[in-house]
Parts: sequence; structure tokens; C-alpha cells
Amino acid sequence: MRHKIAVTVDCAVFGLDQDGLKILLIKRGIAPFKGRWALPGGFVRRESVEEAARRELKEETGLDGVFLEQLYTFGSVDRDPRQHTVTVAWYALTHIAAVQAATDASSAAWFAEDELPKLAFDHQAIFDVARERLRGKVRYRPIGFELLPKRFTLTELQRLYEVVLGRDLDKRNFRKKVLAMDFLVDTGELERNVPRRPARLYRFDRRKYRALERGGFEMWV
Amino acid sequence: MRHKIAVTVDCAVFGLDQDGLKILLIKRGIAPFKGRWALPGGFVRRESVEEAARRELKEETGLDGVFLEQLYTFGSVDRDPRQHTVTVAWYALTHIAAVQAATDASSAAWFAEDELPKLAFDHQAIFDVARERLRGKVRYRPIGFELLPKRFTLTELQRLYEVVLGRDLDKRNFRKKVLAMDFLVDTGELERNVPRRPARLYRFDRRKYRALERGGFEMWV
DNA sequence: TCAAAAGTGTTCCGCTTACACCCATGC
DNA sequence: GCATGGGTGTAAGCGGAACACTTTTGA
Repeated sequence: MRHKIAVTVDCAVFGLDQDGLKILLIKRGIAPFKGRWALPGGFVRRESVEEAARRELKEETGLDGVFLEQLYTFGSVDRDPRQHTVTVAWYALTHIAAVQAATDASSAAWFAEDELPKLAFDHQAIFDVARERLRGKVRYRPIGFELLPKRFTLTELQRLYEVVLGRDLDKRNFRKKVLAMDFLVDTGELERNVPRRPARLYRFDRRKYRALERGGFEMWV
Repeated sequence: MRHKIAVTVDCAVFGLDQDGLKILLIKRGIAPFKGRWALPGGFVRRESVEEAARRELKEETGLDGVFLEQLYTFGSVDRDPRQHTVTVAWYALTHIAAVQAATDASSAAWFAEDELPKLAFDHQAIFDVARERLRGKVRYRPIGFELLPKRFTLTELQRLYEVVLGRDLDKRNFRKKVLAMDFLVDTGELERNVPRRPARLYRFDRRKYRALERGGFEMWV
């Protein structure tokens, strides 16, 4: 007779607003860790682990169709007090607005990445790995766009990179580099109603990016 | 009542010999896929997933204390015909000699990476991901040394990189770069009994590497 | 007219790349 | 003495980093 192990998924969902990088947490309604904040997630059913992650995200936060990548699988024997539970952790990127619209304002909330409450299970460790993965990945894959609205200014894009990487970037060099690899398209539109010179709005062109990707390309911020 | 899922581990073990990159396979003695070659692995017991991977490696191949990193977790519903099974896949690097010594010569064997037999389950897909991970990781972390004997010549090191990356490298540039980041130590010894000018033997200095690593360093071949 | 951010080029340096010949050994 | 790989330096070009001022808008 075989040792039984439960399988769950957990998602570290990142968003970006004026104040910086945010993460989406759920307040647990049941034991264990009732009342504690936790990463959205739950048990895997008769479905693939990715399907489970997307289903739980939708059920608990209303999010659908977001950028989602597998992060790491956490399998210490004692990470769940109830039973031996292995969790497949994921990280997701989205616009904060997508959640505000979708959530029933109930138990989900955004927290600044450096002001997380005490989390259930080993979710703090999962978050730490996710944060590090995001920092690393953003430098060689243009996944950051998932955090921005469809149209954005170059300054917004730069701020995103500064927040994720945790250091300041040079404005001129940033623009030069980011425009050089041409998957950014000038929409021709400008910001409206800003008390300063309005900035051009750009969008990320996935088609162009895919093309470059095949040509083998590496560079980034 | 909850849907039951089995949890396994599988390891893609890489080795290097004169002919190139090799991978270690096990011939399955039981159904399903009885008689087929497969990655070493098995069910997780009352232990962490990493402990399970190391235990299975030791039981099935005799390998102990090898370099081992988590790769990806495969969780399609139908990847195991018996039942819903999620597998946490790992990749390992070792000297081929370590296995020849340890194995009871029974059911484990090395295969050239480009001449694999038909594998059990979705192990071919796991291998493909592992191969790609190795190619990527070797460029920014000095994990390749795990494949070489303790003392090696620069030509052996270069061949390793050429095999893993799948392209030729310039001898002078390679030596310049690899010696520049100084975690390679000249042991002062030379090859013996070669029908040509004997090469110097170097070793990888983990201490020095850790020091560099903290200083934030990136470059590689 | 003021405040605030947008937008824009050049120089310097270091790394990457390309490239060819002499050397030490075993047989 | 011959075959085999070991070992070495330089020049050119490219990409990354540093750096300051003018422009446009709303109030």
C-alpha cells in the first residue's frame, strides 16, 4: 500500500501600480491557517496541473487568460500540517485593473511586495522564489509587458523595469535599447490631460517579437 | 472525497565521454512499459521530493551525492496509463565513471543523446526539456564541471562546452575567457603518456567561484 | 511664467571576435 | 622525424555606460 500525497497548485500573481510591484493574496476562510493571507491555489482535480492553476485563479480571483508559468514544486513533508502535500507553484502577471474588475471585492487583495502580511503554509518561500524568478526572467524575455496596459509610455515601461530589477536605469540608454529591438510600435497617440508635455503611447507587438525570437536574440535591459 | 493523484520523481542524468553527451536510462522490469527504457525514478514516499529523487537515483543507478536540480513538473492527466500521476522531474550531472563503478551492470545504460531508444511514459519530453535547460544554464553557471573528472585539461573543458552548446568555440578566446574569471586553478600537473605535448591539468575551485558569485557576475562562454 | 516630465546624441571603454604559428611529446 | 594536439597575442569592431539640455504641455 502506497503512501498518499495530496497535490495542490499555488500562484504568485504580480501586478503593478503607481506605488510599485504588488502581489495578490487571498484570505483563507478555512483551517488550517484560517484567517491568514495566502497565495491563491487549491487541490488538483482530474485535470493537468496547469489547468488546475488556471481554474483556481479564476475561482478565487476572477482572473482568466493571464500570463502563467510554472515556477517550482515544493515538496517538504511537513509543509502542510494536515498531510503530506506537494504543491506545484506558478507565477502570473496581470494588469491590476483586470482583478479589480473581476473580483467580488471579497477576500482577495493586493499587497506591496515589501509589505506582505504573514502568509499561510510556506507561501512566503514560494513568493521569494517567484520574486527572484521574475527579476531574472525579465532581463531576457519581454514578459514585463504583461504588467502594463495595452498602450503605455516609455517612462512607464522604464519604471516597470526599475521596479522589477530594483535599480535605476538611464533614460536615454533605456530608450535606445528598447526601441532598437523593434517589437515596440508607436501608436501615434499621445497621453491626454497631463500637466506636462504628453508622452507617446507605444504597444508591444507580439508578432514582431516572435519573429525576432526565432532569429535567436538575447539582449535585454 | 478527493481525486487521488500519485506523485513520482524522474531524473535525466547526463554524463560525458569521448563521443559526446550521454544520458543514463533504466530498463523497466514491470508494467506499464515493461521492457522499455525510461528515466530513473519512482514514487515519492514519506520524504521530500528531492529526497525521493536522490533515493531513486541511488537505488536504480548507485549514484550518490550528484549535482541535482529541479527541472519541471509534468502533470497531464493521461501521462500514466494506470492513474493520474504527477511527476517532478530533475536533471543530474555526473562523471560517467561514477556510474560504471556503482551500478550492478544490470539494467542501467548510457545512451548517446541523439540516439535514444523509444522511452516509456512522456520521458522523451522530459529529456527534451532537460537538454534545453542544460544548454541554457551552462552559459551562465559553471555547472559543466560536474561532468568532468576533478582534474581536466582546457581542451576537455572546451569540448564539453562545444558538445553542450552544439557549436564550435575558438580555442584562444575560450582559454582567455575561462582563465580570466579565476576559479580555475592550475594544478601544476601534466597529462601522462599522451602521444603529443602533454596538457596542463586544471581543477575548478568552488571557493573562489562562490566568492565571485556574491560579487554578482554574469559572463560565460 | 512656472513646474514637470518628454525627448534626444556623442564619447569612451571594455568585451567579443577573428585569426596563424611554434612547441613538446610518443612512437 | 613525423604526427598530434598544446599553447600563445594582437587588432578591429561593437555594444554598454555615462552624461545635460531643450521642448511641450497644463495650470
